[in-house]
Amino acid sequence: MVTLAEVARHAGVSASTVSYVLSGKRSISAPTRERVEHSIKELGYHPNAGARALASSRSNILALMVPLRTDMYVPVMMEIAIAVATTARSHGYDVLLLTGEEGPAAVRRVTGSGLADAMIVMDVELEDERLPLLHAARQPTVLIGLPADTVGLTCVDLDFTATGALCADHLADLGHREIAVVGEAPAVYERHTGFAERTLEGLRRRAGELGVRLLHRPCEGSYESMDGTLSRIFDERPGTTGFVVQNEAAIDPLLSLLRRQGRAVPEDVSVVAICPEQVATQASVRLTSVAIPAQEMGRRAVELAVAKLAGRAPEEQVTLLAPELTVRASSGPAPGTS
Amino acid sequence: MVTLAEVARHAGVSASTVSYVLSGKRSISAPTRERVEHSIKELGYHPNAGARALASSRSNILALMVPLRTDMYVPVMMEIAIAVATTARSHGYDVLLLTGEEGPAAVRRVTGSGLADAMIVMDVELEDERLPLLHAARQPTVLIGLPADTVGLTCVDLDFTATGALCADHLADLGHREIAVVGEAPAVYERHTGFAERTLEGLRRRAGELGVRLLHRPCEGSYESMDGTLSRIFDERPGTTGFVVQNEAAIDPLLSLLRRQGRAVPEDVSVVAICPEQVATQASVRLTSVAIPAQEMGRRAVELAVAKLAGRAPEEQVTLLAPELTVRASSGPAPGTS
DNA sequence: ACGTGGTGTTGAAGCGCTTCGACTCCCTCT
DNA sequence: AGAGGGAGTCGAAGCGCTTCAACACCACGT
Repeated sequence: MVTLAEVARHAGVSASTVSYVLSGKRSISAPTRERVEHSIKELGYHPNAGARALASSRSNILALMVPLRTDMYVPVMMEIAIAVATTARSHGYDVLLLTGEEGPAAVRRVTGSGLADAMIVMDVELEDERLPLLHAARQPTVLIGLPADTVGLTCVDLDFTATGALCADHLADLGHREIAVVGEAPAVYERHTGFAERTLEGLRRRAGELGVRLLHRPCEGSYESMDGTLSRIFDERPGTTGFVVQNEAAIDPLLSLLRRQGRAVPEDVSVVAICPEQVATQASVRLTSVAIPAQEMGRRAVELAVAKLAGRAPEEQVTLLAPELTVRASSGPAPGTS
Repeated sequence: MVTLAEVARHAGVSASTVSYVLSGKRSISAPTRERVEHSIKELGYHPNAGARALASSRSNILALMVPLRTDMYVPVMMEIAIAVATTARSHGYDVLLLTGEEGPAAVRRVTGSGLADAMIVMDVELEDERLPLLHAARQPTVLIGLPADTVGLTCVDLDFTATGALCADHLADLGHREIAVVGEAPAVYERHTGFAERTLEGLRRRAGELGVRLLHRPCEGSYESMDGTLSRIFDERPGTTGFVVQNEAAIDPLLSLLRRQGRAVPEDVSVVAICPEQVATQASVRLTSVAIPAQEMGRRAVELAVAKLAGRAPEEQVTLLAPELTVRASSGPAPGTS
């Protein structure tokens, strides 16, 4: 292993000079810098991460807590994770992957050991048990998702309330008077995951304002449960002509079952999905959808974390990304509308 | 920040004693140990990761390289990643997430800096450009996937050759004489990803042995491309009655399109999928499938890495998991078979 | 009584890096 | 000409931990 001291000797300078060449924290004359850089290359020197972390009390690592659940909005999670990793690298950070499984213990471990300089937490619940720990931590934190109380927190999320309202608007504009919401799996609501409840709230409020009837049914992503859910919806509200789907996994089953039942999309029923662009464009019908900007969320979260580390970002800051609805082939005028 | 020295003072022992209590590398009398443990709890002490890494030259971190591509076998990747993270934790390791984007540079950075103790590399290509670097690294490596040349490497993978053969066997047993393989996207073959080519090889060889005709067509995961692929298949081989699908994303489109064309599964055509269990059981038809044991692969990879770190594992070791085919509702006797 | 071999504990020497203060030049301003 | 100051470099003091060699102690066998 080549050490900084060896580089210094090879270049004929002191260790501190090499360090300053590396960090740029002091000015170094061009000839010296070149000599040092040449020695670094020649010896194949790489700074030792542990020593660096110890001396500077900075690890250049960002911790990312992702939920363990493999059965839920996986593509979104993965997309966020990759955006986080990529953005982090562009700022000189590496990413430590923590699974939600450990919960608060993981937070304690990371903050206590100084393993990471900052944390990014996904899949935040309204009353998340990790919040008190994160508040108390030395390291800055950024949440992807919104807890009930955001005092003193930095959060990034899609504005799901506005998303719900947007969906309601779109369907109401097209003349739909009875809308069904195919939601996430019941477990998601039981955990009080913010985004699911917020979407619903946005939908309900706007539907109320517009005089549109709204029926919400949670739904697993399988064909069986979608089948059951669909029957119950049409039993209860035979006049339903508009659907809003929030569960990615339920999209294919929904389209498939509607087709089998002889209900044409968008002639008989309109469908609006809340999902990543890719899912919307690859479904059997090109879906009118509100995109979940996974990449953007990951990127923003890292940038906020880095800004907080540099001391140039307020403690409390809630970034809500404005939803955008793209009209595609799955929504149209309600039947009987001129 | 509480340091080990403070704990030592508080407990009335030397720093080294505290260290030995923590690591268990020397015997400590029960009373002393209890005193130290009590002090640790009382002061809320957490060892500093950087200092530890520096002094012991062990970071207790495993690096995991995942491909960047978000559009490909995402659920499998995610499942492996989570299994890796979980298993690693149970061995006292954390996981550093590296995206494939950086390629060899990431390998150099991690091995050079001693950031991680070992590496787990996913999505290995047959002639992977990272291999030479991994060979030269101080840190042990485990590959998930098989490169062309495995000399001196530790690899874990599903036996895809056997998987292909198994699928061919199953369909042949049911009397199918013309089989179509709906493969991964063309890009996957262009990159010479081992598993795709191996599956095909297994299929071809066994089909040849059994006198079954085999047609292979790469396919993207969208409806459009599936539609095109399907037409070409039936144009070229109208007698096709068996399908093997390897691209997860293509499964739903395939089933959907077959249904629309009036071809019943499994009465008219049989479908065998190579995918995770969950995908097979949640599709519109419960699919006969060979499971991709993502969790198992992740777990094994970590265990091998840990074993190598402990010096109790051979340098070269290829672990091929035996495929298992589960018969479900998508495969049956070929039409016209008694 | 004495050596012997465990067992439990300690002091001190680093691990490889960052960073602070100090020093030396040399240029500029008055 | 002398003060003042910026630029470039260095030495040394740690950062918090691990680990090695060494020591003290006790119980044992002879």
